[in-house]
Amino acid sequence: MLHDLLVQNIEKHLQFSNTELDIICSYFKPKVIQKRDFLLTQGSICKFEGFVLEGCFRIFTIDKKGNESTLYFASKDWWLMDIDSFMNQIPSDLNIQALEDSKVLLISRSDKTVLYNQLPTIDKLFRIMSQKALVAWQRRLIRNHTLTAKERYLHFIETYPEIAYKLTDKKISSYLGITHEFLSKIKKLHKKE
Amino acid sequence: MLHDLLVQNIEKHLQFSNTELDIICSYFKPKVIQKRDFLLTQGSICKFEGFVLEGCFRIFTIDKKGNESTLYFASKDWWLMDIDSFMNQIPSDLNIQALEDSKVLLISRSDKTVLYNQLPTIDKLFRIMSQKALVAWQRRLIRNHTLTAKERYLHFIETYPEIAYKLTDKKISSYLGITHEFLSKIKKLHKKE
DNA sequence: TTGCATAGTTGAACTTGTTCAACTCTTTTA
DNA sequence: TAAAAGAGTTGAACAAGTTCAACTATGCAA
Repeated sequence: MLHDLLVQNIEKHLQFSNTELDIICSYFKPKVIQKRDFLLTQGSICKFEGFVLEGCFRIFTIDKKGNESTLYFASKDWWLMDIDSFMNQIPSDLNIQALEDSKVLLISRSDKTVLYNQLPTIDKLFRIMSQKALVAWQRRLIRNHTLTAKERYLHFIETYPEIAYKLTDKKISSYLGITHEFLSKIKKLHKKE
Repeated sequence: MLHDLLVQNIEKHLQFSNTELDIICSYFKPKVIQKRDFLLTQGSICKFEGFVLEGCFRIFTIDKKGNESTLYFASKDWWLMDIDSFMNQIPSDLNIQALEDSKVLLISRSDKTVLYNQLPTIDKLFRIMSQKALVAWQRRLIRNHTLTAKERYLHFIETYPEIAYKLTDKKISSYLGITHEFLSKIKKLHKKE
């Protein structure tokens, strides 16, 4: 019940027996996060990997000049973590903040190690998931290099309408890598056409 | 002998027995590529995954306006492929071109499938390699959003001096996401300081 | 060795995107 | 429910980066 969405998500990538799914799910503990609360803050070490059951999160960094840059958004059925901090156990550059009241399933780093040892096929699952994520990052870099800010904006709202409608323009602009003032001007000019 | 560098590279990520290493290596076939020749061209489907033994490659795309955008460079001890085209068996957006006479080890898609079945721990190897690659992409996106063109240039030549010295400024600029004229101006102003 | 293609430089005009400040509108909190 | 904080808009001045064109330098092939 609680783990239904997780099971569905996993089975999109790889088939498991019910026994295996039960083992996997047993390590993922539910956690409720209130709007505006943080699951991870810049400077601390990421000790979990998470899967979103309800709500929406923003994963972002604040640079020396104080500008926010959003890496990605994670709503229902998305995974979230700082993989850099989680893998290398170094202080994170990222903040993970709930944009609304949310519910996640978390697996701790130590439990993930146990799971890898207990169920070797889990490597295949995360191998496939990581490779799909690599494809997404590669495509995003190409878009960042070849599209204008306006094209990137239109691509974003067309590709992720269910996420975009929840977001303020300030947050969308920080994902696109532009200022919110400029996004406002893009939208104004776009309407006139 | 031929596979020594590959073995060393693999063992940086995960330990294998000699028997296992022999199996893995048996699927990687050497191929010599001459300067300026292509290992993959835009529009064709990527049927291999490669590891560079000698030389240097550029992985880039050409957009509708005719502008080149470089995803990355791969010299000795680097992996190279279009993971998007390889995984999804769709026409590639990328070109992989030798910048000098080069030598690679290639594993075909079908052999990789055989290898995954024959040696399940190979999933763990590629899981780890993919996760490290994800870390690199994540860091690059943050740099692209938070650093100026000049800062990105300095970061690149400091981080990859052995690659950078082989490259023309035109190729470096297409990696940084700026025009080669602008890179020329950046370098001029930088020298004066 | 000449000639041709490619790489790099520079300047001027231009476009894209930023900064700052002022203002309006909406949402949150006391 | 008032006030404060945050989100969005707009304009003007500015900075970052592009485009185009002309030129120089370098490497490569006949």
